[in-house]
Amino acid sequence: MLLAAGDRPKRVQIRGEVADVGDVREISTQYGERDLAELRVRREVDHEPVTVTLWGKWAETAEYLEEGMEVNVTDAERDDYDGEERYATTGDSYVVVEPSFLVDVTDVRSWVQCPRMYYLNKISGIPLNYPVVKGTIVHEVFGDLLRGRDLDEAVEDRVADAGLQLGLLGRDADAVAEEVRQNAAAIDGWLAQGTLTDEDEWRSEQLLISHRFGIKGRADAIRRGMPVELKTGKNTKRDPRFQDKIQAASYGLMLHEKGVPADTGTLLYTKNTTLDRGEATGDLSPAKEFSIGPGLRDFVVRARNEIAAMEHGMSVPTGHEADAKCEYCFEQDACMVVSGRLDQESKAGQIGRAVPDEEQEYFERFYELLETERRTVHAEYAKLWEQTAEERADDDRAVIGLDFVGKSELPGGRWELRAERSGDAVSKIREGDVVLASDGDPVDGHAELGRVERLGADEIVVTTDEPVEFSRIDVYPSELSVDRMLTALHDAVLKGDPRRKDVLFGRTEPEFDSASETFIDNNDAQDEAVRKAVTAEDLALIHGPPGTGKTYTIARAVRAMVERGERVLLSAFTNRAVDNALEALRDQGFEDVVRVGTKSGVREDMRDLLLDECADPDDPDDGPEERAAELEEAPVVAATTSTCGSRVMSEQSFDAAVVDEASQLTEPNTLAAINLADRFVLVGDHHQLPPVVRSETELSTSLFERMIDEYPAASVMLDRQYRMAQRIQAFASREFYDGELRPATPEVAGRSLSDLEGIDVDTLPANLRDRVAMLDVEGDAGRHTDAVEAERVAEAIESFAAAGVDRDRIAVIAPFRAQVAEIDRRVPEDVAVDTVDRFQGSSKDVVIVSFVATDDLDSPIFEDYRRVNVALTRAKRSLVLVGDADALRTHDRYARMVDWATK
DNA sequence: GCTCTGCGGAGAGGA
Repeated sequence: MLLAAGDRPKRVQIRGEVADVGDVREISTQYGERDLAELRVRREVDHEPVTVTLWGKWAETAEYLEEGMEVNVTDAERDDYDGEERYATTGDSYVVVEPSFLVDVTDVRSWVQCPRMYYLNKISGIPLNYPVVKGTIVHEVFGDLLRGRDLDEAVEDRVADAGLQLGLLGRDADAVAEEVRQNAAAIDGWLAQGTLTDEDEWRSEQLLISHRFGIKGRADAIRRGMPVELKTGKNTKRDPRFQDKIQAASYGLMLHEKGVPADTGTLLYTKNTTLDRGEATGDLSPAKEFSIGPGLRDFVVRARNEIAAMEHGMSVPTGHEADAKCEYCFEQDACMVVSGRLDQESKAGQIGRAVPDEEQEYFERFYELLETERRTVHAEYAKLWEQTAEERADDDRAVIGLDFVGKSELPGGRWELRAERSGDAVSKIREGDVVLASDGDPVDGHAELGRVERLGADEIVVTTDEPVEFSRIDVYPSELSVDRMLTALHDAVLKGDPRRKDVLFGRTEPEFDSASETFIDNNDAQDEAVRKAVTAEDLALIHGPPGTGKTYTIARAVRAMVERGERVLLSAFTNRAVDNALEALRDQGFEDVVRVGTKSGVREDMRDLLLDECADPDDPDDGPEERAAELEEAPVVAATTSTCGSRVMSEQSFDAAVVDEASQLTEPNTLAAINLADRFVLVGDHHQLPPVVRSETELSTSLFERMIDEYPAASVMLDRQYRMAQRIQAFASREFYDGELRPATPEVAGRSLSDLEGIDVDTLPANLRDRVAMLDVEGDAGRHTDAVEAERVAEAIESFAAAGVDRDRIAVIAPFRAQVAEIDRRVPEDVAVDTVDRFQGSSKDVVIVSFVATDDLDSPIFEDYRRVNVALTRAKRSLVLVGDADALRTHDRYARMVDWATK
C-alpha cells in the first residue's frame, strides 16, 4: 500500500563527524541479499551521536570512511530500533564524504580513468603540448558558435590568440586553423542538422558549484537544461567513453540538484567527421547521447567521495583503488618513474632509483603543507554560502548592493555588463580580477564568471560569456597558485639537477668563480654582492636591509650577467617588485627586456615591454613563429614567480635567475623561478615581512632565510642605507641588524626636514621637532581602531603642513586596516595611509606610525618583530610614533623602542 | 584576534 504524502516518514539530513565505522556485511532482506554498514555520526546540530545505516551501494563508503571525517547523509529516514534513535539511507539518499572538500569535475574524470592519473596530473601539471592547445582553441570556437559568431572569423581570432603557444610548439597558424576548422565544422554541421529548433535554449560555459555534494566545475554548454561536453578527439564506438560520461554526468548531478531534470548527456566528438568515411568504420556522427539516471549520479558521488576520503588522509593513490589497466595506459612510464623516485606503491610498478630519504621527506612535507593551503581556498568557497552578503562585504571579498544598469553585446559574442554602486565600500577586488557576478546569490542563484574591466567609484563594468543582471560581485577563489607550487615542488625534487639538489639539501657548499672586476666603485658591499651574483656557480644571497639599494644592485648584476652573454630571468613575488627592478634596469640604460604577465598587473610605464601573445592574422610577418621568437630571444625576461609556473614560462630556460623580495616567498614559489635557471641569486631581507600564507604553517619560512642560515659564506649584506637619518635608523640597526646598518653618507646621516625647501622647522610644535618623536596618547578601547590616536595623527599632519611640508611627503602607517580607514577619514587625500604590510618597499620623508596599542599588546600582529622593523624604517627625515607608551612598555622590545623615541 | 599578493576562468588523447 502506498502511503499518502502526509503519512510518509519525514526525511532528514544527518551531517556531522564520523565517530565509528562498522564493517560492511551482507544480509538477507525481503528484496534479496543486500549490503549494509553502520556508522556512528556525531551530529553537527546537537553533537549527539546517532547510528546511520548505509544500504546497498552506499555501504561501500564504509570501506574508506574513517573516524574524524565529515559526512553528510541526505534524505535519511528515522529507523528506530530497540528504543535507540537510528537513521538509514533511502532510495533518494546520497552519502557525501568530507563535503567541504571541493572536488573538481575534471578530477573526478581522471580519477575514474585511474586514481594515479588524478595524482600525477595534480603534482606535475599539464605541460605545454599541442593537443591541449588545440583542444582549448576548439572549445573557444565552440563557445563562439553558440553565441552566434561566424565560424571562420572565430577560428581565425582564436588561433591568433594562441599565437605564442603555437609558436613555442613550432606550429604553423594556417595548418592549425585548418585542423580547428574541421573540428568546428563537425560542431557547425551538427548544430545545423535540425537538431536545433527555435525553442532550443543554449548557454555556454556554465560554472556550477555544489556545496551539498562538494563538487565544482564548468560545463562546456547546457542545452535545454542538459549538459553537453565537447571532445576534440574521435570515438567511432557506439557509446561515449566512460570517463566522458562521468564528466557530463557530474554536471548533470549538479543541474539536477538545482531542480533541472538534466537526464540526458551529450558528448560531441568533433573529430568524427564524414571526411573519414571510407577508412573508418563505426558510428561517425559526432554527437552521442546517453541517459543520466540516479545510478550514474550516485556513481559520480561515490567517485568524488573516494577522492575526498583519500585527500583527507593526504594519502597517495596506488591505482589499485580502481581496476585500471596499466598496459594500455599512456602515462605508464611517467607513473612508474614517479613511484620509483618517491618510492610509492603503484599498480604499474616502479622504475629507477628512489631519491634520497631527505628529499622524499621534503617532498612529502611540502606536499602536505600545500594541500593544507588548498583547504584554505576551499574555505573561501565555503564562505560563499555560509556568510551573508553583508559579512562577505565586511570581509572585503564582495561588493554588494549594486544596481544593474545595462548590458551590451561585444563583437566576440561576449557581454559587457554595467552596474552602479553607492557608498565607499572597499574590497580586495581590483580591475582585471576574475569574479563571480551574481544576482545576489553566487551559489544557488544566477552567477557568471566574469572579469572586472572597470572598478570606478560609482560604476562597475564586468565582461562575461553570458549576461546576468548582477547586483553583487565576489572574489573567485582559485587553486591555481597551489597547483603551480605543487608542480614546482615536483619539478625540483623529481627533475632537478643533482648538483642543484645537493646545494638545496645542504650536501654541497656552493661555489664561486674568481673575478677581480669592480662593478660598483663607491659601495663595497654592493660591489661584492654583484661580484658574488655574477660568479656564483650555484647560488648567491644578497641581504638588503631597508634603503640599502637592493634594486640598484640587482639591476647592475643583471647587466653584468647579460654582458657575459647570459640569459637572465628577473623575478619577484609581486608585480610591483618586478616592475621596480625593471625600472632600475631601465634607469641604467638597459632596455632589452621582455615582461611576461597580465596587462592589469603590470605597471603602466612598463607595459611597453609586455610580451604580446597574440599573432596578427592580417600581418604575414607576425605569426606564431614571431611571437615565440620575441620571448625566446630576449636576453632578460621579467615575470612574477607565479607566472614562472605558467605553461609558457616553464618551457623557458635561463643561465641565471635573479629573484627579488625572496624573503617574502614560500619555498615552492621560489622553486618555480629557480627551476628555470642553471644558477640563482636571491635578494631579500628576512628581518622584514615573511611570505603571506593562509594556513598557519612552516610554509612561511622562505628559502632565502633557510639558505642564509645554511650558507652564510654565500651571502652579502648590504650595510649602507641611503634612506634614513642616523637618528631614525639607530633603533632598527641595533635591534634587527646587530648594529651593522649604517648611513651611506654624512648627508644621509644628517638628513632633516630643514633640508627641504620652504620648511620652517621652528614653527613645528616642540614635540615634533626631533627626527624621532613619540606622541603618548591615552587611547580608547577600540578593538582594532583607536579614534584618539587617529585624531592625534590628523593634528600632527596639520602641524607638518603648517610648517610647509607638502602632504605628499607624509605617510601614515597602521597595523590594522580598520585603523587605516579610521585615519583616512580624518586626513587630506594626498597623505598616503596604509597598513604596514602594504607599505613595505616604500618610503617617505615623514612617517607617522599609529600603534593602536591600549592596555596590553596581545594581538599577534605585535608579536612579529619584522612588522615593527618595516614600520620604523620607512621614514627619511621624521618619524612620529603615536601610541599609549605605558601599554607599549609592557613588552620588552617596545619598551626599548619607547626609550629610544623619547630620549 | 591580524596582516594579505599572485594567477586566471577549463582545456586532450591514446587501447
